[in-house]
Amino acid sequence: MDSTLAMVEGEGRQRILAAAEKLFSDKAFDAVSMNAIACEAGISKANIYHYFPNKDTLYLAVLRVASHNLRAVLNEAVSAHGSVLDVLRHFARNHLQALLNRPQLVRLVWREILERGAPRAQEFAEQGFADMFSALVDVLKLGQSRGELRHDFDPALVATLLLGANVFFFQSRDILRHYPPITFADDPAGYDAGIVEILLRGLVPAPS
Amino acid sequence: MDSTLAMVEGEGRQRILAAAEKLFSDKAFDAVSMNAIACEAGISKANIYHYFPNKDTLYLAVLRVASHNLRAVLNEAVSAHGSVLDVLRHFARNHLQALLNRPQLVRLVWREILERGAPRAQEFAEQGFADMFSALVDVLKLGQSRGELRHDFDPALVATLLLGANVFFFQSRDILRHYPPITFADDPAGYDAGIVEILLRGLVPAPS
DNA sequence: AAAATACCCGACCAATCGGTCAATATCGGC
DNA sequence: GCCGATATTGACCGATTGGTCGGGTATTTT
Repeated sequence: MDSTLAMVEGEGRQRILAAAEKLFSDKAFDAVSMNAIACEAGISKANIYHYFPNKDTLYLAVLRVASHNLRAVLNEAVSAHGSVLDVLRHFARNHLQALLNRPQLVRLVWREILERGAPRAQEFAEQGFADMFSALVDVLKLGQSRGELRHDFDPALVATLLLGANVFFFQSRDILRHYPPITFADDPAGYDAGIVEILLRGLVPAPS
Repeated sequence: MDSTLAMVEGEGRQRILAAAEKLFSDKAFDAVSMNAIACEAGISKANIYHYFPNKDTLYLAVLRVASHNLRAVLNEAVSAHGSVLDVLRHFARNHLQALLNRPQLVRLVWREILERGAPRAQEFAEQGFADMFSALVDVLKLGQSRGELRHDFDPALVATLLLGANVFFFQSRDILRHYPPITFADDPAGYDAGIVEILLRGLVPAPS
């Protein structure tokens, strides 16, 4: 009565959320009609309004769960062990892989970041950022205090550089693939390996 | 009769294009109505259809001129002189500054890149990419052949890293600004200086 | 069984959408 | 003054939009 009922109760709601997430991740807010969502969910449009008072609330709910899920997925990438260098290597690869594994969530949240004038839910996006950033910065600081990394660079700047490299790769992958000199468009692991290697040669103290 | 008349003739058209560019850079395609464009341009909606057959064509025209202008602005950043290291330093700063100087154009073109399923004008975006990339790759290759840079890295990968760093900074600037450990959100020149310095320490051959 | 409650839908609403059209205003060339 | 062409407009169109409403149909609770 409780568990099965709860699942059945939430089924309709979740079907709507799933359909909305799919559509909202492909097209912008105004480009997705409530009719399309209802059709995708296999229910009637009026039924949506039984669960959500209006379109904005539904969109916000989608963004909330998407941000939450994305945050969880990305935070998994942080977990690592061994030397700071290895942690960085693993983080880069796992982070990019997490992005590529959930392209819908990433596009959904990132679109919200880029949209102007309407900070519908920037807080969600910022949360995901905060976790990534603080975790990365901590790792870099640890490397500095351990002497594995140089002391004369800003950890936050390197974190930005690393995150940006992955996000940029995710965003412009389709375009990068069209350029002959680029061989890593379909090899994210190789891309991150190269990126980190280049960074490390600059971060590791010179052998002198 | 030719020059002045041509300007007067094109005035209405350009007013529409300017208004459309402004609105399309803030909100997505479906979120901008022809009425809003007409209102912004100070003319009637029907008058727009005297210059453009439909909304898609107008949007395409806006994207075409925006892409062209952005391409020109960005290409200016490439021009440089002196050592390869100096060229890279100047390029990074000028490129980011160009992005920040024309936020509307950047958002407009970049939104088109991120939108799914509808490659309305990906060609335009790709053109801008191609120029940047080939120029940067050439500079890096030159540095390699001159011995100013290492030979064991992929120039295209470094070019991606550098461009991505700037684009990412441009996109997430508002978010970055909210994090205490980040001091460079309002100092793009300092950001690029730090980025390039980190990269160079990895690219320059070790003193051995 | 009856009442209550959650769920679901076809039909409908006013508003707005992109787009059309006929009519007018403007203007340079004659 | 007249005329053809270009500019410009208000009124209008069918379609679609987000959202409402009344009434159904299960499913529980009592």
